[in-house]
Amino acid sequence: MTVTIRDVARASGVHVSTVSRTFSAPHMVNAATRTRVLTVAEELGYRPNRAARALTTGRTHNLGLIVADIANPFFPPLIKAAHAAARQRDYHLFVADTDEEAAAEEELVQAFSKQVDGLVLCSPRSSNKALERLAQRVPFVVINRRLRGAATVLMDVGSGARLAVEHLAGLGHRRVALVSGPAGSWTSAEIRTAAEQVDGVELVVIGPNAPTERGGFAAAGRVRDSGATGALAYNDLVAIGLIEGLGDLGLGVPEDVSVVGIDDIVPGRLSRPKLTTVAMPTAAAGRLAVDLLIQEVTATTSLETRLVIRDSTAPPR
Amino acid sequence: MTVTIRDVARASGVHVSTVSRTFSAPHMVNAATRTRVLTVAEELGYRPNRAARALTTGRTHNLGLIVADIANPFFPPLIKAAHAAARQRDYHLFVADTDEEAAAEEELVQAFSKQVDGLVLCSPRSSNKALERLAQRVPFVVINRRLRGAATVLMDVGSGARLAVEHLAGLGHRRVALVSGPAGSWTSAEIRTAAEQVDGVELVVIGPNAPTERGGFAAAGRVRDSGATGALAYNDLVAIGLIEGLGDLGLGVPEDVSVVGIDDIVPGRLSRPKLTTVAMPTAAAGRLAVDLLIQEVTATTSLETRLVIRDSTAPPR
DNA sequence: GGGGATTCTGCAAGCGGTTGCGTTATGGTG
DNA sequence: CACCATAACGCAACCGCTTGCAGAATCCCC
Repeated sequence: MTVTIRDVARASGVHVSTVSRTFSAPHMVNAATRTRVLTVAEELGYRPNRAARALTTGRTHNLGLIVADIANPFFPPLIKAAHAAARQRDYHLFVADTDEEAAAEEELVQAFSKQVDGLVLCSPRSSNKALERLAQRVPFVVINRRLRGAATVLMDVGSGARLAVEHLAGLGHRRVALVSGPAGSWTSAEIRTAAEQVDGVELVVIGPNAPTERGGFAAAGRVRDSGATGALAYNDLVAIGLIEGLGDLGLGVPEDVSVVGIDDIVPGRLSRPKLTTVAMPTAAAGRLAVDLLIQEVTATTSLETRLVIRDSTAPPR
Repeated sequence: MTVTIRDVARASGVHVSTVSRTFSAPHMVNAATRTRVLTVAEELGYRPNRAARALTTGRTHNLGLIVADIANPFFPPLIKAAHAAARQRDYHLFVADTDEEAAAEEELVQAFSKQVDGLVLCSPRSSNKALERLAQRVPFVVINRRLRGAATVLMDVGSGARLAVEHLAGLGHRRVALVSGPAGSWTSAEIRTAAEQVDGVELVVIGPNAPTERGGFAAAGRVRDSGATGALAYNDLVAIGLIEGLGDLGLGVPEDVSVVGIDDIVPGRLSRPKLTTVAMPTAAAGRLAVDLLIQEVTATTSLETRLVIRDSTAPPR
């Protein structure tokens, strides 16, 4: 029923090894027989069985991508780009979701290890020790986390945050609120130290906050009380929540307060006012991660972020 | 380096077939030896190689999910749910993106066919003929498309659309605009015929429109000119664009015009006013699709939609 | 025209499991 | 106690493909 290499061999009068070679090492087989085998294979609708190939070669031509939450708007562009890059080189991509749990993460890595040639982990939650142990079972590249020994793709939030604060400063804001993320978040710390480097603005840190719309909403009162005329939020969701919260307090954005987010997720582009934000190169990161994986190079890369100015920022009154 | 079934067999003093059976047919092996094999396997860190297993059994324990655009906010919840359902039964999930192209779709189905036990196709673009041909290579279930012979999961937009128009009617709107989608869209037709069945409101069809924010934005003028006080949009993106377009024309939502969307994507929950919309059971559809696939039942299911009333609808002036 | 190098192809042993069949040990029955 | 059913396990073939090795054919050069 399913056509195998043997069928092709029989039909074209050569040994299976020759058929095998016309697919995996074409230069080793005579041009004439090669085309003959190829046409026969085509007629029969033959496609090499990847599982069988994997068994002998040890390479599956599959990659795995593990993210914390597929439904979080931050990830889909990354997944999409990773998929495209993989397809381009004839790899298939497993996608998995850990639901933000470190245990699920380790379990998934284990489960995938025999079935993929490599894994890309986005902002993994597991401990360094666990990751280093896992790295011995299967090669992987990490996105948005520093891990010695593993290939790494970083998005430079710091420089983006600085750009954002400079943008606010340039508009004339002298006091800006930093609506930070969860305590202990690496990103949050990164943003803060970068923001503090900007001259001419006084930074008021407000937080920690949940990295959600709700978190931003709840922080609105403290932002108002801080007397800041501009705010940089931990991410776009927080920014959107903040804008709504400020609205409830009678404060308009950007007339009364300027708000800038981080990430550049779709909802930020669609909300009103359209969100000024620091665009994270998620697509580039996804693409690069699978490229690194396939080429088996272990480098650590830092991707530029950039500021996208839209409607949520303006000069202070 | 990698521990195989033979290593376990040697270390526990039994034949490989016994080891094999303790994993794939535990009841066939004596309890004592079973536990011995199991502990040895545990110690050695043995995990059955799925590729090898697939080779003999023909079952890969992998599933594939093919969507038009991973980055379209409509899909991620579906993907996430499908992944969770698959994981629960110890299946792995390939996720693929066709970039809205039928050709890519067929190519992907071909490429996956040997590597998965089944495929779920979301709103496939390919022709019926093509799909029926592909169905012979690999079992699949289709979401949001009628296809005889294949297992099908439908989301009942029609009833949702009716609910939406009834909601508007209930608020007192007597003239509602139907901001439709692309010409020839099955969904669009479905929505229209359902909406027309509601008594007491006059329906003004405006379209076809691109199924995007831009499409909705562009339709704003015609909605105003129609004299409608309420509008049902083809989807949430169109609704959001429409709201923005109306705003530019000096019309407030919901004060001047009530707008309801369809899909219930995240950006609709985050935009202002929060969008009243017909929630599509995307997660349920994803979950159900993989369940059908795994259980190999070919049924056609229609999932309920429901109306989520938020802030973009109100009584007319 | 003979010898060595090259090219091309066949042979067969795996890769890591599964599974039908056969063998042995065990238990139950009349 | 002889007999047979049953349970537990071993044996070996096989799934579809790759690959090191060796043989045959062809080619080149002096």
